[in-house]
Amino acid sequence: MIGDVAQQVGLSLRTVRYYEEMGLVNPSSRTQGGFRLYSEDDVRRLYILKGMKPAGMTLEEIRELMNLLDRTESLSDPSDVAGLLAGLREYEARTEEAIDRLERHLVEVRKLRDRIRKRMSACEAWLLETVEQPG
Amino acid sequence: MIGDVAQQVGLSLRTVRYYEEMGLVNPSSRTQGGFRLYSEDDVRRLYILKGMKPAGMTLEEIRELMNLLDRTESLSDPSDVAGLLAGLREYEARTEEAIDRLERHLVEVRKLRDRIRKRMSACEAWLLETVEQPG
DNA sequence: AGGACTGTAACGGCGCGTAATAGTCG
DNA sequence: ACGACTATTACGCGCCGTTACAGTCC
Repeated sequence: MIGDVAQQVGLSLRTVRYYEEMGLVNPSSRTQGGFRLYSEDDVRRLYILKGMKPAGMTLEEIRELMNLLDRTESLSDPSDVAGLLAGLREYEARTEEAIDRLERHLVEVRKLRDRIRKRMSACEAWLLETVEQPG
Repeated sequence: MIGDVAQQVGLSLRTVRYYEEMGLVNPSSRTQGGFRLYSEDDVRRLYILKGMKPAGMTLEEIRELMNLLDRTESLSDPSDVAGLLAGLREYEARTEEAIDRLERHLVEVRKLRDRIRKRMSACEAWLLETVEQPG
């Protein structure tokens, strides 16, 4: 059932259905009436997907990366594997960039928090000063 | 000139104009022909704006927060200041949530990077094994 | 049988990217 | 007068949120 799965993974129903529409995760079966049924593997896929989003990739890119990772499960032709490695290297680089971005963002948001706090302190000081003492 | 400013701050022309459209930053003057001219303060505002985005706020919220911060510059009425403080407290909380989110995202993306690396290692090992030894 | 859940289809919206066309600057 | 820059207008897009209406489950 999509509701249980969505809640467990932490995605909205709409999002889970949209990911399916984009070819990212298909429920491995359906009830007679058409309700989506998800296997353990499907749920794992959703978790992995959710973990990829913060890397700032489009769903297209996520789909490609998932494909690459899937293809590493059953290796057969050496020339295929070479291309596969090239693809993975590309995404490794993108992922490292994402890490750098996130770290920079953390710095920015911490600065913002400090700025807000300083303003709050200033306001509180002003209140005390104004209420206790003659203007 | 918008081009210089955008480049310096690290935003696209479109973005700077859009922020203006949303009431976030107005160029303090224009040339006779209509070209936007930015003062030092305008540029500072753009930097602050850019630093607020990673907190995941909408431009509406950013506008409100900027307004609150602006109003702390000239305090006069104690009852206003109380409301101001309440607003700031709200945004401080949101900002802390953003910090937590970013930290969780960092964990996820690092996991992803490690997953990719492991797959790459597995592929490389398979290549060596397959090329050097009989299948 | 009824209430909670699910299905599909469709529109809406933020934060810009991306032309297209025309005007401005040094 | 020329090339680089800018202004305005408008359409498009990714990633869903949000109805709306009907069907399904137990």
